[in-house]
Amino acid sequence: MPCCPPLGREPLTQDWAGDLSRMFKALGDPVRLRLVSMVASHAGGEACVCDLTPAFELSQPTISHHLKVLREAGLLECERRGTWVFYRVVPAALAELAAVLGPAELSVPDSLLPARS
Amino acid sequence: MPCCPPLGREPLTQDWAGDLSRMFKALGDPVRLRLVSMVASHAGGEACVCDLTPAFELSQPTISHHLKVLREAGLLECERRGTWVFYRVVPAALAELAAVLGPAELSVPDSLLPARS
DNA sequence: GCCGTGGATCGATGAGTGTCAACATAGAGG
DNA sequence: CCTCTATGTTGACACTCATCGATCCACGGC
Repeated sequence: MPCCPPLGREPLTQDWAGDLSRMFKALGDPVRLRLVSMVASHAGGEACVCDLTPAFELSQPTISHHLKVLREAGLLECERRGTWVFYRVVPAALAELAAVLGPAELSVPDSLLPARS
Repeated sequence: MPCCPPLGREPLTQDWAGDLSRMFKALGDPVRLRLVSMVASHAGGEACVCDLTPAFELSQPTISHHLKVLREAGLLECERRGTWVFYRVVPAALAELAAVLGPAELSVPDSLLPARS
């Protein structure tokens, strides 16, 4: 696994830190964090925008904007099916962040990354 | 473990998300991410500000500001010894974030949270 | 007490961000 | 084609943030 030297093993390089911080910044907003959580915990591992919007007292364009930020950070991916757009989490991205934060001994086994219940 | 329902198990409550997002936001800056990494990987688990500042092409007040943000987010703690101020990571905080991000099956054992080498 | 050094704080400024209303786009169904 | 519904995009505005120079505080040494 050449991708995930855990934080604390050695200082991050500058561009490495840049990539990671873009993902952390995307999670650094309560609305976006709840969006990721709602998508991740939704039945089937995916949720359509119309499932997410009513949970917030925000306009639909604002939710759409937050979803775009998460998408561009690589944390979420979307697929259009008919009229609706379904969002899924990108498990590898979450796992990468978790691996960086977590102690080295607990790095996520690759066998678990793609499989998601 | 009342503190760490992993993201993906159930949607985050609003204030829970607020707390977590404050920590993620603190990591959402390349300078702060590198600061945490440098402190975490420094010999003895702590680093003095004079060890950190020269690694960046930023003024000393700016570094001090970033350290304050990390401190107020609960990710770093500091202690004054003589003339110098030493910073350490708060392992429980990093572990909490890692546990939230990681798949449920891999949640960090509590036995590892407080103990950090 | 008086400096000198390591850090923190203050005030200002330019860049970035969250939010909305208004508009644009994409399928579905007539 | 036309219209309706579900989403994305744009432009604008207020608010936050990263950064700096100047200043202030805490220690240690004289």
